[in-house]
Amino acid sequence: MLKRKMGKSFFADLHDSHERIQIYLKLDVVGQACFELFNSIDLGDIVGCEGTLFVTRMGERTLKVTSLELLSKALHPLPDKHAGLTDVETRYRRRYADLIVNPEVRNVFRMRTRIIQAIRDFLNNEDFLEVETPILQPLYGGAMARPFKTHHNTLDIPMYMRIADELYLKRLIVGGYEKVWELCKDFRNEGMDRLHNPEFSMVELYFAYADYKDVAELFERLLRDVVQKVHNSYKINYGDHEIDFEPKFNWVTMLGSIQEKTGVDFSEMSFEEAKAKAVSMDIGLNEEALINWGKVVEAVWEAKVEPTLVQPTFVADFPKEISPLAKVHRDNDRLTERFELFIAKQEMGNAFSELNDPVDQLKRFLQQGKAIEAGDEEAQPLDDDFITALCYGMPPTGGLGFGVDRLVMLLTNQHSIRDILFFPQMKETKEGSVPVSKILTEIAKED
RNA sequence: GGGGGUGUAGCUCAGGGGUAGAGCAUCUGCCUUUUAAGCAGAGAGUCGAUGGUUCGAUCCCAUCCACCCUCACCA
Repeated sequence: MLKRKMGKSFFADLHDSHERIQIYLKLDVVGQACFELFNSIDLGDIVGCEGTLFVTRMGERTLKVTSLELLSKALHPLPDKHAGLTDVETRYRRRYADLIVNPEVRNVFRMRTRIIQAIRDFLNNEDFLEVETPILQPLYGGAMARPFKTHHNTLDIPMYMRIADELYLKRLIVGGYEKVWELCKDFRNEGMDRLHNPEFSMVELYFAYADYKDVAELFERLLRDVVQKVHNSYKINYGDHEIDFEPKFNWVTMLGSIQEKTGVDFSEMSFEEAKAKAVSMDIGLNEEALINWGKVVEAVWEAKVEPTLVQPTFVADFPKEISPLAKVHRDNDRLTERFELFIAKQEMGNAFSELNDPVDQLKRFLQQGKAIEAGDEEAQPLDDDFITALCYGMPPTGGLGFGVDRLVMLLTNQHSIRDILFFPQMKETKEGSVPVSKILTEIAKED
């Protein structure tokens, strides 16, 4: 509501969630009572009005109001009508005010919904079954992360908010569904920054009788389809980059891409040789973290290759040591059948040919158990029922997980996760009750 | 956790050791086709918090809090 008073008449701009229209209101048309009502209306009030359309002297289509009704009163003054609301803390803490004032923010969240709908439509068309699995779990697993812990009163047991869906969706593959997926809210009790919020959204999908290359083909089609539906184009801008989803995505291997960028071939090196070579490259590595060949390869890759991956690129065949849930590569037992997709230098998804051998899986759980005893708060606890499920026989399966929030950031050109979550987690302010509640308490007393 | 930055009116911001400033918003008056309408006037603040220095602190110093950026750690 932007008012322009002209003596015994008004012009004003009226907005709804999509558009604005100008209204015109004259004293001798609407009468004294209505005129005074309108005179008392503030920016942010919600009104309903009836009238007829005309075109002003300046050529603008305008509603000449014959009757007007105040539907809802805004008690809190709105931010500046021109400068808007730019203080980021207020924008996140009072998203409603941000949304009222900043139409481009409303649009970002509309796009978020469209992106999720496009993902759902695509997977439905591919005959993937959308399922729901427990968010509140007696045991957590499927990722390396610290969980949120809570307690069930009646059962008197600890319960956890899920950190991933993986183990439940795989149980459904064991149960005979061949294509399942879930849009999952996951919860990780860890640091918060530009890319991380304690609660976030992932898509996980599992595809029986498929391997990681089949999954890559599916993922590529999915992204291309979503980008096209949301942007009406295969090209998008992200920061300084133009990303083109139309050409076939690049496919490189981790070792091959390192060799291409540095000329060094790590594939046949021992751990000691690889570490010595990596250290000699002088790329600021933390030597203490280089505890095995896989870690060395990963560190070199992150330093030399990852920052160069702007256009969509699958990076495949990760070292075994850094891929505990992936199947060993059919041609090379130092590697796994795993890829991550990189776009605009950011990881956009992670997939592998899933480990489906219960004995191997049990061994890996037991290793994790030792890590827990050693104080690793992110190691995974042994899930006996999951092992039991694998004993019933899980077909060869390709699995994929990708962060919905990261994808939304990419497709909306936003650079903080807080800009694509309506209500991002913020620290509690120490102030206690807000001043507004004090003022309203006084008003209530007067009544 | 390390480094850098920010915090002053409802909003956007300036200022500066001696009674706190602007624009917009709000309120009052004038104006019946305006477009960031105009003109005249008014009200509005714990200057993020707590200590210290000082005759005097919003300003200087210390500590703390919140937010942003960045690095580290972590998916």
